[in-house]
Amino acid sequence: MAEKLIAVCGPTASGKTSFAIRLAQKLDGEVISMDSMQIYRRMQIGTAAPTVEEMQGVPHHMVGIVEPSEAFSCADYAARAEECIRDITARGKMPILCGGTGLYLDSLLRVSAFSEAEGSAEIRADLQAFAETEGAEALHNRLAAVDPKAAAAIHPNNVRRVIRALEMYESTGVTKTEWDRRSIAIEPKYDAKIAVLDFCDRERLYGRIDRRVDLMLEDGLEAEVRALYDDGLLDSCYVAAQAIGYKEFIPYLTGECTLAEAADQVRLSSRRYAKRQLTWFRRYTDALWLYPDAEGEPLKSADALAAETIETWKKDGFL
RNA sequence: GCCUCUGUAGCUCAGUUGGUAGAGCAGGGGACUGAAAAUCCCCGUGUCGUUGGUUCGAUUCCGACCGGAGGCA
Repeated sequence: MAEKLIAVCGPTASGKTSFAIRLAQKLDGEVISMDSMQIYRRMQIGTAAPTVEEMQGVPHHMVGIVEPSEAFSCADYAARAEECIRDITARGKMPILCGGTGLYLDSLLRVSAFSEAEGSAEIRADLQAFAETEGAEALHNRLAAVDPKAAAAIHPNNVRRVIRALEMYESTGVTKTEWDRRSIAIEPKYDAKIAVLDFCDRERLYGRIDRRVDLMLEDGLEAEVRALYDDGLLDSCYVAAQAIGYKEFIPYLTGECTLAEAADQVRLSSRRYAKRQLTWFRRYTDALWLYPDAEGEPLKSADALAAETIETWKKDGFL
């Protein structure tokens, strides 16, 4: 019998954190963060990682567990989250994943056959250099020669993806298309339920994003960013430096723009990010879609949403 | 009060030697299997301020009016 699992996802600022905590309280669960940036230490405020107070005694995992100077991939995530799930389940609690990184969820639920083979940083660097000197088109042609199906699916300008597909082939002798085929054949290992938080009114979500940036600033985001910057951790070579709410402040820290302008940029990046997240989640057609906002009414509370969710999943026998 | 400039997509503007218009930004949609808060792709009809006139035809020319900016008094 597959282990049970609940996943809470949705765009930034949709209320995932409090919803997941409420679910955990009602179901005797523990929360596992599913967020590519909350993984990092020293980035609490800008990533809106839950504070001890917000956690309300519910144990949280996978928050602030790696240094901002370390690289962390979705494969790393899947491996570590798997350990957490096993541990939580063994203690008789319900694992509740919560976060906005769709790829992390997929890497957990859709097991990759590729995991036994290792990618190669060296090959990747070579391909990167080739792309820079010969151009994206030439790189894409190399992929087309070995894996035409993957080449057809990846736009030539998406150099990062083209490199990855070539890297898979060059490091293992097996094409990405073949790895994908093998992955699909693997049985999913969890009995998972997904809840997606979305807003009927996009403007309302954007309003929440705008407000949250103000709150972050009030909570000391500037100092948090400056500390990372002073330690050289916002250098573009680090994955953590890609985080929204950090990289936008670099022009401010170097005197090229005002604090208000940097904050506006954070709002913009966050809105666009929310849109991309929704695009990703829309493929979860079997998920339970929850809408906290009804026209002209105050938002539904996390408690009400949790009750609604539990009722739904009891009806279909999951709980 | 007079003179000059100006009024075109949510914003900033381009343009049409008269045949109803196009960029950037914003916004929307999509892709995504080891960098994913990343990376990449696609999407531009709007009373061309209002109203008269000239014209086969005006957003484009002319007049008046209404906004806005500047100058002179």
